[in-house]
Amino acid sequence: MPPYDPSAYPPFAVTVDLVVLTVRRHALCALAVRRGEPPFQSRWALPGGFVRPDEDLEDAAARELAEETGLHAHPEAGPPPAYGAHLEQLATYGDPKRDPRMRVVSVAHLVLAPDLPAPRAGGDAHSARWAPVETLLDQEGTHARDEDLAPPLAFDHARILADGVERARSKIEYSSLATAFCPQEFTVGELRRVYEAVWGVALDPRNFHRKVTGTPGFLVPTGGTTTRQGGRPAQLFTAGGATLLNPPMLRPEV
Amino acid sequence: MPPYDPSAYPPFAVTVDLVVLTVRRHALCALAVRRGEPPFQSRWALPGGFVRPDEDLEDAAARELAEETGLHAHPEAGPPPAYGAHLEQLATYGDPKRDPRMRVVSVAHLVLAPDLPAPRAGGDAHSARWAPVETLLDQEGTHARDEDLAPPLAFDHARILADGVERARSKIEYSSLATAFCPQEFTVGELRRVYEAVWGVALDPRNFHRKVTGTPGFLVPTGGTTTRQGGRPAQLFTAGGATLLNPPMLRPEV
DNA sequence: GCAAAAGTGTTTAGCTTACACCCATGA
DNA sequence: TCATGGGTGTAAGCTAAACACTTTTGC
Repeated sequence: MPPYDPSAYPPFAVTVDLVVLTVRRHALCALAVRRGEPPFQSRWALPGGFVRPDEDLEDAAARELAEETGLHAHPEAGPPPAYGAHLEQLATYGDPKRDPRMRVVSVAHLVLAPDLPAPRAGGDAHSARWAPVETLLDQEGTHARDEDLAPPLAFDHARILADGVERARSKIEYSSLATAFCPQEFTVGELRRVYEAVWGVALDPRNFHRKVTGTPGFLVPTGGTTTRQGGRPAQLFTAGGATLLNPPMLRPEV
Repeated sequence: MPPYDPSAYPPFAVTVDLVVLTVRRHALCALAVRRGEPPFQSRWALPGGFVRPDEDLEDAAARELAEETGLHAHPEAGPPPAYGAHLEQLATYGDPKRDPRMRVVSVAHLVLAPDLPAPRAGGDAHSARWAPVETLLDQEGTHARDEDLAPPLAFDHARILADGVERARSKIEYSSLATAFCPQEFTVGELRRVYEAVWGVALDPRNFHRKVTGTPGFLVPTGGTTTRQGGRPAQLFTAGGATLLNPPMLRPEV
């Protein structure tokens, strides 16, 4: 690495952007905020902001998340069985033209959260809401029945969101991360509906039940039951300590 | 995102660091360069350098790679069957204290390359060499029989290298990336020895052969044969168009 | 001939799938 | 009683692991 000569290497701005995913009403949804100023004024975008001078990237992501949603995330390295949103680094986007104002390198992070009461429009976000990812990503706008939510997203946020969704879809195959979408106590059926919403497929409830309850460390029964889904009372579980699923959940072919 | 106020948000330096992996003499090796100046003077480090003002991150990584090795990499999105080094973004490291001189955010990239003649000490690298990853990562130095190559690596490069190695180990499971470690034409046995070196395990040659030749699109026979490994002549193959392996190669438990 | 590496065949065990069937509740 | 979702049993089919065996070269 050569010595740093600021005149030869003009500075970069560094931001974090957040792909915050949850499952609401059987659909995979992402958090979007309305931009209050140019560029892309009044368009929807991913939440995010500048990294502070003495702040680590993950701390910046957690801070922005708390400001936008009130969610307390614990990072990937944190204690696995604890309950709360999952946070991990996704990828970094640095196309010189991605922001027309200046050179901005954005370190995107992925957050998986349980269904929340309502997004809180905090900080500088003029408004925030959950929207199905297919609505936010649909180029032709044919799914945007909500006239207020027309794509495309600002900047390169559509690509960032797509990358985050793909990461979530593949990661629940071989890890226990799907439980991050569930409340602290949940049933096997609720966990199955998470997989179905994220993958957009139907799974056999009987085989799914056998599979997840048969994987050591994945689910821990609390002893309680619930009938909140109707039908026969279902056992309640919490996430176990296992983070890697072996063998993995198999995603049916499309 | 708030307006950018340079006085409130001092600029960051943005660099790319490279984890360049290859298989030499049945061992997974990484490219290391000797630092010629403080901090960490005369320690080994990963190759890398500053991103230029109008350069995309991946372009910067490809440029640094060419400067250090003469390797022409094609990025992840490139045409799959072509031959050459594989390049993909790994992760971004931004601990405020990772460089004692200033705030540096480094976007690490992973390169998988076939065995090369010899590293070329180009650009500002005083010297460059291949070293087994376990030597570079070994904290106690018990494997550093090469007295000249004592760990630890400079900065947080040990962690970056470890992350890159882990990415490579897991990615050859479910993708055809292992062929990036092979010459353009290779035998099934040579491909197997790549898996064995990267994973550090022994694989059954018979089952391996059946598995890779039975996966459609993975290997394309050239019609030629070779006896360069001794024994019965082996068919030569090139990498096929398939990038995802289904079913995956199974890594034996450790 | 012998060693070495390349391939093929076969058996067994484990896992996934598909689906028949029963269970426990609310309305 | 009936609809609804929860949960168990079981047989068929696929895959991988283990390993005996044949093939084709160099020395």
